[in-house]
Amino acid sequence: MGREAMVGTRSYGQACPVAHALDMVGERWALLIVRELRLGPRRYVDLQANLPGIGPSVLAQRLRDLEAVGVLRRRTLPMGTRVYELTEWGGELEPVFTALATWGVRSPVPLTGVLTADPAMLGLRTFFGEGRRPPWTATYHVRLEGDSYVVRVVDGRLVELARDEPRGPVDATVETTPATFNRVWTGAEAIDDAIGEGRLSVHGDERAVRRLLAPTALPEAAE
Amino acid sequence: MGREAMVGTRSYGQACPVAHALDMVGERWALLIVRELRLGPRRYVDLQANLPGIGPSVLAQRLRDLEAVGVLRRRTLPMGTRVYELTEWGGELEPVFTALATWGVRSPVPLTGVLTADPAMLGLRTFFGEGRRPPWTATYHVRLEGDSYVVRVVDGRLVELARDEPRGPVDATVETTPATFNRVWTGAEAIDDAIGEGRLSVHGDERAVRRLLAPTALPEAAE
DNA sequence: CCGCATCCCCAAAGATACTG
DNA sequence: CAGTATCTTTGGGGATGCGG
Repeated sequence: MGREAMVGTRSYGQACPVAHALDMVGERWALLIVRELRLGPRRYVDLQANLPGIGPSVLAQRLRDLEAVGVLRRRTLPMGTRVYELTEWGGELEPVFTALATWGVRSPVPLTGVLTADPAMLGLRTFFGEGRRPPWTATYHVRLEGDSYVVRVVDGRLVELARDEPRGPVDATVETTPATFNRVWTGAEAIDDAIGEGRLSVHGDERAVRRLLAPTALPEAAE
Repeated sequence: MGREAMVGTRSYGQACPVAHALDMVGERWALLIVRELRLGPRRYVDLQANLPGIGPSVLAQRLRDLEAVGVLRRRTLPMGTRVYELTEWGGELEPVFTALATWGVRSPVPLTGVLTADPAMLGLRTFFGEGRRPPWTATYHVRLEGDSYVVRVVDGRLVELARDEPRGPVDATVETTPATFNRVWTGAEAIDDAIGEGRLSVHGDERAVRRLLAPTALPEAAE
């Protein structure tokens, strides 16, 4: 009884920009939900599937909270399916993810756990600029176990990376698992080994794929 | 009894840099504790006083966790007082704070709550570069209700901002409250009004203080 | 199916008291 | 001063169910 209008009223109560940001996206799971929307809209079930352990009530609650503060909106597609997508304001969390990922990847303790499709692709978005590459141009279709992505590189710069089906012709199609994809572009595994063992397949311009997945040096571990 | 070695085992279980970073600093209060250490070491009681509502057990737990992952260390000063300070690895969270603060300050919903001393000073560190200023050089002593800070500007660039007592001569000393300090450098209040009403006092080079606290335009609100 | 709401249970956070 | 002990309250994980 006496339910107030604001449900998630567990504010830090500080007039500090950082505290205020954390009031909005600092709750458990909130930033990971936003991360799942960085590459495009997602449905409720897809969010749930890509956030193992979240539980339906918490997911619903966070989606409500994030919608209330204007980070995301819900939209109904023509065919009736409901999706959640970032607002422009939510999209401006990109530098937060870049900073967090750059810090987290340098952690002295190794990353463990499952690697879902989106983080594998997002690594490319975050760290692609680090490597020195020739200025080529190509469009790719990447398929990671059910998730489909379109990647566009123009003059050696990654200008588009979204969860989507290709609308026009692509230069190459890559099909593999999130883990193998990650191991290849980080240099942990040679692309030839992955292809040779049948864990990664390429259709189309294989040279272009080799350029895209050329080993990118991650920031080195701290301590 | 039966206390396990890992207490805070509530990992997201994902091999994603962002999830991994949040495993380390994503728990409630964790980033605000780190924020309190950005300007220098602090004692337990001072952390508690500057993080209203945290409660002693949660604070102790977070300090243990953050020490375990290498973000901070505890140190005992010659006179026997214990302080917590960031490790180098913890100091590298600076870009995360910059990104979070830049996003949070643009929030459509206004910042409310108490403003403690550190966030007031940290705003200067985060946003000082935004304004166009002449290249002057000066050392300041800022005192905000019990907290003492040293600020050094060289050629118009803020090269030092720490919670400390001045060790040598300073060009100017400023004494005020966190709120007034913030209102002046953000341009929400004219420095003359603050001085005139006795809420801000300057000793030494007042021209230098006017340069330091010249209104800095914050990133404008979104939506 | 999809998008949740409900329920149960445990773990974490808040509040207060107290101790080495 | 620097926490621990204890108690209460809230939030999160997991299963099930139900309306659209």
